[in-house]
Amino acid sequence: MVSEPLLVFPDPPPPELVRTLDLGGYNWKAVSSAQEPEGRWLGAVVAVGENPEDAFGFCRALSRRGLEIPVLLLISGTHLDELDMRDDLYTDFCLTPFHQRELEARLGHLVWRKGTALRPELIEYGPLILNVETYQATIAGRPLDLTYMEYELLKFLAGSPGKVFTRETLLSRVWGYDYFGGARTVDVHVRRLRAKLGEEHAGLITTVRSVGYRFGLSRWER
Amino acid sequence: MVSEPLLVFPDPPPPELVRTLDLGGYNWKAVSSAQEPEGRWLGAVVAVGENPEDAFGFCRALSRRGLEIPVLLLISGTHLDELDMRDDLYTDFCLTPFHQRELEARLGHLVWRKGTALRPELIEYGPLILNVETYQATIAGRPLDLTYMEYELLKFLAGSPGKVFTRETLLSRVWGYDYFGGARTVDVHVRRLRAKLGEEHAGLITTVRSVGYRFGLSRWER
DNA sequence: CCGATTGTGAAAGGTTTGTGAACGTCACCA
DNA sequence: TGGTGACGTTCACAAACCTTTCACAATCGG
Repeated sequence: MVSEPLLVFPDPPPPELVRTLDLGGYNWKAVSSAQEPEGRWLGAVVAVGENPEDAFGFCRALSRRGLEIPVLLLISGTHLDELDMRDDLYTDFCLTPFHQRELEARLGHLVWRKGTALRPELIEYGPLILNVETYQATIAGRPLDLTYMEYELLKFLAGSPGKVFTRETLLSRVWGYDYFGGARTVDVHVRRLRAKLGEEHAGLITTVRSVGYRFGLSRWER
Repeated sequence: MVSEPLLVFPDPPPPELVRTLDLGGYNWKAVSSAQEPEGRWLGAVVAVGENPEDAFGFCRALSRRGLEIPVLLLISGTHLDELDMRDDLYTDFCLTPFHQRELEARLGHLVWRKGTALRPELIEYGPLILNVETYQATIAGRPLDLTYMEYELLKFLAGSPGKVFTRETLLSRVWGYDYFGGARTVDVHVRRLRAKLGEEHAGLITTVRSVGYRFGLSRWER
């Protein structure tokens, strides 16, 4: 697994933690103080030992650095009360002794959470980026000013790169299943899309004669 | 405890869950389908039983409603594998049989998470500052005199810069899920907001034709 | 080269949004 | 009790903007 490393506290970590991390293929590094952690981290796994203050001090130091690293706490049931009023210091916790499968699931969820928290819903293809939440589109970094139908059509096409859609399919899927109107409407919208994409990228939408239109993957044919 | 209720699935819930919820003083309501849950919820506790699909179907239905309710899953170790690839359906999980103290801690953390995630006390965006605590707003240092609805609308919009909201969404999230009234109401409030923001900053709220309104990130990237 | 298919420009027609004003409700006050 | 002002909602109209359609030109395949 090639990715940012996990921060682990303390150093050395509990052996069963090491085992799960290695089996899970995680890239990790153990530290004994919050001083060193410069750079990017996928998350932190903090084992709460006999002296809970050590671990929470570490968490506090982490959060003071403003790096917004998600923290998974390993804590025994007898120390559970220590969590009270410390919600801001951890993201998730796992009771020890833990089942390997549980820790794996929590680690996976931690990483997933971080990944989606900052990332909007995007449709990307080559130079094209569609942000579904903000209704914004860019081509090669340049913002596209699309109308509603243009955006919807492009979104639908770009959602299935390489697939050819007939005009009838497009009318029923983009305009609505009960749409009543001529098929040439699609042509006109495709034309305007190509115009807005610019000469350089107009080829992103290709005409498949006697069938319909296709987005992307144009290099296979010709 | 006077607060928004917890949503619990299924109905009836496992007895040990009922016990913990009642002991914790939570206000809760069990349901057997995701149809009914209109309104505001503190979070959801979903017990995964013999048929995991029931529970996950419930979660899926919840998330489709777009209410952003945090979900705590109760799941046995033998069903842990079911969590794979379903990160988007839950916020946290707790292995069963659970220690009451653990469930309490996770519930508390769930609620805390929601509280801080959705309620930063200051909302800042460019020249705009909203102080959620004191109901005050300033634009470029100049104080804004907003009415209640204006403030709520601006707060909601500015809370998710760049995201487009339909009039229906705004009506249900700002005015209330059970609001019954015309969508043009939103237009008028937006107009007055823009007027109060001043000509220079009126563009902070942009119209997305045929969709709704968006705050910020108008002519930007992404 | 012919017929079918697609691209193009412009104009008609419809939809969506901005705007000003009026109305109803409510709290406050004399 | 009635007056007053603030606020939220609704309405009608105008303006701005899109979509659709059409006629015609260009292109493709055979």
